[in-house]
Amino acid sequence: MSVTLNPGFTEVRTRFAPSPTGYLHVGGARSALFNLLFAKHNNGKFILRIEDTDQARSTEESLKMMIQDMVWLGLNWDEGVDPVTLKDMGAYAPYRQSDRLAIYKKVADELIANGKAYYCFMTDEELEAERARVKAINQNAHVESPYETWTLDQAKAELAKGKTAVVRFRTKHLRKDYLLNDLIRGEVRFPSDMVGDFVLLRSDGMPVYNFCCVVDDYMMKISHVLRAEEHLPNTLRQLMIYEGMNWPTPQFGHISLVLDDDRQKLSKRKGAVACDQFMKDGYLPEALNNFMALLGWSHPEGKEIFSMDEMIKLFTLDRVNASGAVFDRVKFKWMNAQYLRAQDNQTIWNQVKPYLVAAGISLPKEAGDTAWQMKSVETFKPKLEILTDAVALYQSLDDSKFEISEESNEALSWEPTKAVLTTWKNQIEAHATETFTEADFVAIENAVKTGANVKGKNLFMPIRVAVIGKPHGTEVKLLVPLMTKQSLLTRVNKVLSRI
RNA sequence: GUUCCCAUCGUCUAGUGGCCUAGGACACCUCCCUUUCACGGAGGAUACAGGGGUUCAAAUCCCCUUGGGAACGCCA
Repeated sequence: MSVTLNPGFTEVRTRFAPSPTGYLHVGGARSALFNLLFAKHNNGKFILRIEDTDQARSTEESLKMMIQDMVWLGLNWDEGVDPVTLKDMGAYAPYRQSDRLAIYKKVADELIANGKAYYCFMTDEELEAERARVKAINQNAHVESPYETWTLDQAKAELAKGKTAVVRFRTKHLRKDYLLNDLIRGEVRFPSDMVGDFVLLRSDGMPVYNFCCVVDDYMMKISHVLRAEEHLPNTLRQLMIYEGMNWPTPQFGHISLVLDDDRQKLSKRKGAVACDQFMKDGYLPEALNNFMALLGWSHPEGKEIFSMDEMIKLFTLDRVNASGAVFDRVKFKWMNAQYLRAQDNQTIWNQVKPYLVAAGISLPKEAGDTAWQMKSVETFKPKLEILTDAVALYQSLDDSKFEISEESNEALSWEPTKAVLTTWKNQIEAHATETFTEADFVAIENAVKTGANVKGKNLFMPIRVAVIGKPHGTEVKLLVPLMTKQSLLTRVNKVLSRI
């Protein structure tokens, strides 16, 4: 049940550290979810840190969208950026890396002072040439900087002349294998020469991911780093920095990637991977969380549908598997339908209504009544998988959108159809009230049956066409009570004029 | 190319040496319910990548092969 902490840590603290460069992606959301589940399962804290050191790509707008998506999903964090004010919230502030520049600078200076890092004055051209050289060797070679051998005084003199430099971490003397005991993958051995001298600080003074990540994780006392597998190779660099600073290392767990149908990393280019898009399409956040959890984790009893509380209660890393998982949209839709239909009708109506309004669907005036609303939800519910489905469903009640579909032609061509529809029309016309009950409809249908002397599909298919313009769909008996006499007459007249 | 990671039905997965003639879910097929389409119910087909070991016993442990993926930036 409880989890071990590395020396130097006193409580479980996890973090999600997105860079605000776009919408929240399901891969990221899943990492956030796992971090939250792990933290909460172990009575720990979940932190949201903003990695905005890439100033060219980070925007405040993205930050807001990202936070909005997290809030929508209910992935609530204990520390980080306040979801409303966007101000720092927590004891380890600031939580935006762009506000922590002085901290990184200080650590870098320390690394430089004790020889663990050095200034490198290579120009872009020189770097390019060096990369070409290394590529030609075609071995496990790395870019080598001629400045690695410079003394600090030499470098400082160069700096004094106004030259700019990056700060590189020195790896030459670290030629040994690094062993990582990954929480999910077990022992991972990184060979000694896997990386060359890597950049800590850019020439403009901005820190690079692997560096600020370590500094922040250390200073924010992050005990467990759960992140996507793509970061596995980064871990070696980070381990080197921890070692260089003599800092206690957290435990790492690398979660598998979320894949596209083609088994490649789910990409923003291949559509609908943004949480925001799922929200707009009418997926429920609970369903997304549930579905994401199942991408790599499994319920101990094999359950497929479970609440966030249940996940927190049962989430353990030993049930997280190491292989990549394809994001199956079809199953996701099924799961969403389960969540959607498990709600009460009033809740569903409240969720559906904005979509109807947005789509400009005009409903009969009875739609203002709760009774009508509940009845409509009840009849359409079996076909609702995502909220946007409601548009097409309710559209069948909008007279201005009434059309006779191509597939109706067959039913309209049947010999007795004209008699059926004429009788239907007369019956509707003769109806005493403006609306119908289920029983009214049954009575009318029976009257048509005897009046036109037709039964079976020859009877009900034409009627359905006269009601919704299609031979298939929702049960007419349930549909008619949602419509008005006027509406039904308009429709049958239109259909009749086609025969 | 180099390094690392991964490998059970089409997909998500259960399985941690005997309970596996491999279980569940989505999708698919059949039937039932239904005067349509759905929903719901009952069945069905479909998988341990291959080859070597270890062991009385292997989907489970080891090795090799093959396949897939990721990373190799002054992106994160």
